[in-house]
Amino acid sequence: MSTTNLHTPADPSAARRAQILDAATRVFAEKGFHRATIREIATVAGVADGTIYNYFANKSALLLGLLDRLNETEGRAAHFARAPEGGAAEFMRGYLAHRFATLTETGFDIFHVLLSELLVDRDLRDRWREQTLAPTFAIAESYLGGAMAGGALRPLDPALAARAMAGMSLGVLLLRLLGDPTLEERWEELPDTIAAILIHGLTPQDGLTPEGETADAPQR
Amino acid sequence: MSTTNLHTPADPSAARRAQILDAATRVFAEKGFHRATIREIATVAGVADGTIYNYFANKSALLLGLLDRLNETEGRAAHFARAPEGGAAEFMRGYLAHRFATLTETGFDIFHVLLSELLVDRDLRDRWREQTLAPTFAIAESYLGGAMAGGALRPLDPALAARAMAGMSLGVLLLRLLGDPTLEERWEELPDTIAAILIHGLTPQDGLTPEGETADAPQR
Amino acid sequence: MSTTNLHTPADPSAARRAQILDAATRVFAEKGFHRATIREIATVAGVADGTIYNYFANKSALLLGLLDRLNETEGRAAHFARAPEGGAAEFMRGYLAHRFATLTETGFDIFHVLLSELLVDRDLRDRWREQTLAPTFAIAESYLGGAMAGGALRPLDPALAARAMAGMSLGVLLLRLLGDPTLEERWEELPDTIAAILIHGLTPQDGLTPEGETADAPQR
Amino acid sequence: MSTTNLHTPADPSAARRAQILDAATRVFAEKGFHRATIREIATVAGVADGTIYNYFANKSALLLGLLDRLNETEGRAAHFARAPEGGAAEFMRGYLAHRFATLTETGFDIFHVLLSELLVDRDLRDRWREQTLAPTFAIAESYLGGAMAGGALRPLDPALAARAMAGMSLGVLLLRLLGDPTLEERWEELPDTIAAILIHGLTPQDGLTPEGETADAPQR
DNA sequence: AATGAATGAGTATTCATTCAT
DNA sequence: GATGAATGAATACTCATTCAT
Repeated sequence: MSTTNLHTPADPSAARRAQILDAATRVFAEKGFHRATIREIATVAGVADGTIYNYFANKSALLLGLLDRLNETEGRAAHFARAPEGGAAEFMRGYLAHRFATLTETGFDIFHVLLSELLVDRDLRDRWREQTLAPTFAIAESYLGGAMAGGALRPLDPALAARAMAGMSLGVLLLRLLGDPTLEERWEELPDTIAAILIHGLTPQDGLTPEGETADAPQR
Repeated sequence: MSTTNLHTPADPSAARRAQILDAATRVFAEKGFHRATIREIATVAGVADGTIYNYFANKSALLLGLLDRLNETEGRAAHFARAPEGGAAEFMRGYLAHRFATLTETGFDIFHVLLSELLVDRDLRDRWREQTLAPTFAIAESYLGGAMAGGALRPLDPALAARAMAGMSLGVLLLRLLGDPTLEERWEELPDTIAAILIHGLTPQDGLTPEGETADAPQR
Repeated sequence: MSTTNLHTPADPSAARRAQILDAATRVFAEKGFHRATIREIATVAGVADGTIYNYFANKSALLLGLLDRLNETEGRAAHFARAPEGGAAEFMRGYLAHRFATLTETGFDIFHVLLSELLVDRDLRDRWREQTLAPTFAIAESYLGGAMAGGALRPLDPALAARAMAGMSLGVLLLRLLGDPTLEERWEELPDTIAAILIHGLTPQDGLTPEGETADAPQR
Repeated sequence: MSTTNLHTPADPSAARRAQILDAATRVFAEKGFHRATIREIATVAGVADGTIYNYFANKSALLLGLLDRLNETEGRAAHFARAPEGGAAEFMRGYLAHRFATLTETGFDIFHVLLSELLVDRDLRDRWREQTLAPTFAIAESYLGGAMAGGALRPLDPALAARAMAGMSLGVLLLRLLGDPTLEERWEELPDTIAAILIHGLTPQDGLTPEGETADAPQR
C-alpha cells in the first residue's frame, strides 16, 4: 500500500483530482460538455460543488485535465510502438493492434468528450493540435518517408499517407462513437481488417489480376 | 407545390426557411451549437427572434433542418454514384472523387456543426443513424459483398471493409475540421492518395516484393 | 396625456427604465449595493429578473443610471442658482436654501446609495469626480475668487474655502444618513444655521469682542 | 492582563488580533468590505483562513474590531481636547489642529472602510451612533452651550451648531476620501482655513462692512 | 491554537421561448 | 405572418464558515 502506484497515487490531492476527472469524463460523455453541470459532476464524484474549484479553475479546465490525461497515456504508449523490427507489414499489424488495445484500455468516453469539444472549442483545438496531433504526424511522416525511400512501402506522399492511415483509425472510432452497431459488436476484428486493407489494398494482387486490373498499375 | 424549385423556391415560406437555415449554418459553424444564440441567428437571417419559431419548433429543430438538407444533397448525389461500370479500381477512384467534390461543394461548415452535435445529442444521432448511416452502409455492404464474391475485390468482411473505407474519408474530414494545416493546404490531392491506398495498399505488389514481404502473403 | 412630460415620459421604454431605477434606489438604499439582489429589485419594480437586463447591462450599470439621474437633477438646479443679485450673504442664504430644497426633493436615498458605493467603487468614483465634483468646484472657486477679490468676502483661499463650504453641507448630509436623530428632526432649520455660521462665523463680531477676540483679527 | 501595553502587547493573543486587524484594514481599504475576502486578509496577516475565526466571530466582527480600535484612539485623544484655556477662537484652532493631526495619524484607510460600511450596515451604524457619535455630540453641545451662554460664542442653537462644525470636518474628510485632488495636496492647510471660517465666517467684519453687509447683522 | 480542505448556500447573468400587438 | 419585449428557469462560480487533523 505504501508503494506509490502511478494509477492510484498515494498523494490524496492527486487522488481527489483523479476522482473528479473520472466523474467529469462520465458525465461529459453522457451529456456533452455544455449540457453537463458542475453539480452533477460533483455529485458523481461524491464531493461538493465548490470542491471542484479547489482543483480546477473552471469547467473548461476539466477538459484540459482530460487532454493532459490522454496525452500521458499516449506518451507511455509511444515507448512500446518504437521498435519496427520485422517487415513493414508486420510492423503495421503490430502498431494497429497496439493502438486499438490502448484505445480500448483508455476507454471510449474520453475520446467522445474530447472529440466533441475539440470540434467546438478553438482554444482546446489549438492546444491539442500542438501537443498531440503535430508530434504524432511528425513521427509518422518520418517513419513512412524512410520506409518508402527504402522500398519497404510504395512511394506515396508520406504526409498524406500518414493522414489517410490515421484517418482510417480515427474514422472508425468516430463511426463507433456515433453509434454504429456493427462496430460496437465487432470492434476486435477491426485491427486486422484495417491492417489488411492498409497493407495490400482492397483489390487482389498477384499476376492473376481480374478485370484488367493491371491496367491500373502505373497509376499516379 | 406549384412549380417547386429546390434551389430558389417560389414558395416564400420555403425561402424564409432556407434563409434561416443559411443563417443557422453560418452562426453554428462559427460558434458551435450551444454558443450560438437564436438572437444572432435571427440577426444574421434578417428576421426577428420570434419569426424563427414560426418555421422551427425550437433550436434543436434547426439542426434537424440542417440534417434534412444534407440528406437531400446526399440523396441527389447517390444517383450519380450508382453505376459501377468499368473495373473496381476505376469505380473506387470515381466514387472518391465524386464524394470529395460534393463534400467541398456542400461546404465543411455543415459537417462541422452536425458532427459536433451528433456526438452529443442522442436524438439527433439516432435519427442520423437511421436516415443516413444505415442506408449508406446497406448499399456499400451489398456492393462490396458482390464485388468480393465476383473476385473483383479481395475477400474481406464486407461490413467491416465498408466501415474502414468510409472511416478513412470521414477520418480525414475530421482531421481537417480539427485544423490540420496539411489537409487544408492539400485537400485536392487526397482523393487520389486515398484511392491508391484503398486499391493497392501501402506495400509494394508485383513478384518483386522486397524484404521478405512475400512471407506476409498468406495472411488472414 | 399626449403631451410629453419630463418626469413621466410617454416613451414606454423610458418609463420602464425609470421604474427599474426607482426600485433599485429603494433596494440599494435599504440594503446597500452588494447586499441588494437583482431578484429583489425586479420584484420591487414588478418585472422579471431578465427584464432588468434589457435596460441595464449589469448590476453596476444601475448605479451609473442613478448617477446620471442625479446629474440631470443637479443640472436643472444649476439654472436657478446662477443669479447672485444682492449681497454675498444674501446670495449664500439663498443658495443654501435652494440646495437643501433640491436635496430634500431628490430624496436622501439616492445620496445614500451613491455615497456608499462612491467610497468603494473606484470607477464610479472617477466618473463622479469628473462629471459632478470637478465642474461644481470650478464654478464655486470662480465665484468665491471673484467675491473675495471684490471685497464681498474675506480673502481666503478660494479652492479651500469652496471645499470647506461644500464639506459642511455634505458633512451634515452624511451625519443625517448615518442616523443622527437630531438632524432628522430639525433638518429644515439647518440651512439657516449653516448660512449664519458661514457668513459670520461662530464668534461674536462688532467692536464688542469679548475675551480678547480682537487679538485674533489679523490672523492668517 | 499582565503588563498590558496598548501599542505592543506582550499578550501573544492580543498581538495576533492586532496583526489580523492590521491586515483587515489594509485589505478593506484597498477593496472595500465586500470585495475583500477572508482568504486575502489571512494571507496578508500571514495566518490560515481558519485562524481568523479563533479571534473574530465572523467577517463583520472585523469591522467592529476596527471600530473599537478607532474609539480607543479617539478616547485617548479626548483627554487633550478637553481644556478650553484661552479664548474660544484659540480653543477652536487648537481643537481642529489636534483633530486633523490624530486623523492623519490614524490614517485615512480606517475611516474609508468604516464610513462606507456605516452607510450600509445598520447594526454597525447603531453601534457607532451610540458609542461614538452620541457621546461626542453630548460633550460638544454642552461646551458650545456654555460658551454661547457666556458670550464667548454667538448665540446659535448648540445642537445644530455642533452638527455644522462636525459636519465641516467630516465633509472635507469625505471629499478627500472621494478623491478630490486639491484636498489631497493641500490637506495641511485645511485646519487653519476651517478654523478661520468657523471663527469669523466668510464675510468681512469690522465696522467697514462693504455692500450693506451690516444689514445682515440682526439675522436670526 | 493553527491549519486549510471541504462545504454549499447564495446570485448575477444568459437565453430559449412565448405572446400581445 | 412578423415583431421584439418580457419572461424565468437554469447554472457556473464565489467565498464565509466549519472542523478533522
